[in-house]
Amino acid sequence: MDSAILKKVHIFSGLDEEEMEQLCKICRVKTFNKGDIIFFDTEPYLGFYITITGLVKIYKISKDGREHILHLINPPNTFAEVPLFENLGEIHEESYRYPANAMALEDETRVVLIPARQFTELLESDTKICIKMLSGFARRLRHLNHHIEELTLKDVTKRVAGFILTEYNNNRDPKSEAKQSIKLNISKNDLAAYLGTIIETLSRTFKKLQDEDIIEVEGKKILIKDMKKLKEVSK
Amino acid sequence: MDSAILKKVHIFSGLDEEEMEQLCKICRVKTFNKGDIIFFDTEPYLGFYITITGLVKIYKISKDGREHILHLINPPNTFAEVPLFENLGEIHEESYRYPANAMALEDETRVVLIPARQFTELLESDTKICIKMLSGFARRLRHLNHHIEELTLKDVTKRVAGFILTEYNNNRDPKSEAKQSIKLNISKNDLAAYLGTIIETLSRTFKKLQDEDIIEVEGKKILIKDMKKLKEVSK
DNA sequence: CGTAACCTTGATTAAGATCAATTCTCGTGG
DNA sequence: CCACGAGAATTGATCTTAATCAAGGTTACG
Repeated sequence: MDSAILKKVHIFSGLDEEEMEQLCKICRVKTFNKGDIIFFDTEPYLGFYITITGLVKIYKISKDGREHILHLINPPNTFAEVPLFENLGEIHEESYRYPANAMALEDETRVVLIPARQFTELLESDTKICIKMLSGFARRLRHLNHHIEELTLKDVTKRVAGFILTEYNNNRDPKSEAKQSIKLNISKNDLAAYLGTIIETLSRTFKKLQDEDIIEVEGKKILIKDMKKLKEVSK
Repeated sequence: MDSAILKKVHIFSGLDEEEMEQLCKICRVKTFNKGDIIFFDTEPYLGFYITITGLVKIYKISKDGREHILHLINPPNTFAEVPLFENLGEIHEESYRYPANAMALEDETRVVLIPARQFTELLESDTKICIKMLSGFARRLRHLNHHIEELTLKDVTKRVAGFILTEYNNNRDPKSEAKQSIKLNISKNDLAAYLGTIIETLSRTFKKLQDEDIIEVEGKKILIKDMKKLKEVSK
């Protein structure tokens, strides 16, 4: 596979040509379509993944079928690294499972699988990669902390407002520079599952915020009409 | 300070005498009483901590005063390492904040502060510590995943049952070997804040499980009367 | 023993989930 | 180009869980 892609991935950015080539040799590219399962949390652990294109959701399902999305992974980013570092030194690798389910949310979602065993060797020889991984984990931990804080200490309205603001700050819609708007890249069903609610409640919340002239929802586009109020409502 | 204590801490277990001495020189021991604040999430980041004795809660507070506990840290364990690895390479250390609040839950809670700057240097020279930290982060991530799963996909009864089972598996009460029981080391208020509910609801849930002859609650001691049912209820 | 912190119990309320019925949107094939 | 159908989204009515409010009881500890 092409090493140029891997170089864009944060944790590999410090590798030299030699290491890069080595890495390319062991990893495998896979392509998925919208709705395809990348792995279930019941499957034995093979290694971790890097997204190249598309979008991946990491999620859990309750016994009665409700779903909660833990992460939405945009390229180029890694996921499912956690089991790499659990029970280090033990040999019962076969018993490791993926920590959650992963599904492609867009057609042509391309991911790279980095096999656990080979990667661990590389890791031990390179402090730089370790520190980059630590930094990735730190970001992940910060995100989960924030996620829990939102879920436990804020109501649905606050969470929706907070989501819009975060999206706005991260990926300002480039097609409408001047306008304060965001473009949803997931279905409202998935958004609800990410915000810890259901689609009906999400729909009602959007409507409420619209009635209060804070936002305007047109399909997948959300226009922020009153930034100050939106920030106020999210607190 | 005594290096024997630090050796018991997982991430330091691989250090040699020299490194250990170096570490002891830079770190500071602090003792707290029950209810004392170790840090607020508004404070500038100084470094991370290790618990030696006692118990520490890591928590967040909502605008209207509700509290949610993210972690309960038993010795010997680290906490507040996340900011160490964020924005690596940037120099604006003064602007880092702690990710949450930390409070001692017992008298004579002793912790060691490892200053960020000096520790980072040690880290870069030692792959083993890096990997140990990665493993610690992995455990933390797994815990937060599980925590979110519980909070979003299970009702209070399931969460309470799950908590009892986890406690039973981790710290089987040594004073009553034969009996299937656990001893709470936190107040019911704190337990409620950890399980994402309030003390009244927790009290009612305990009563319900008691009425169903699944458990028996005597103050801080919880006796498991029907393990099979308890497991069933937790799912 | 007295007081404060902790816990339990009951009555009421509110947020959001569930159930059910439309409506909207968009891709596909006639 | 239009009609069709399926999936996505909206809306309304109702129900459930757990939070809130309020009062009283228990425990621990000086």
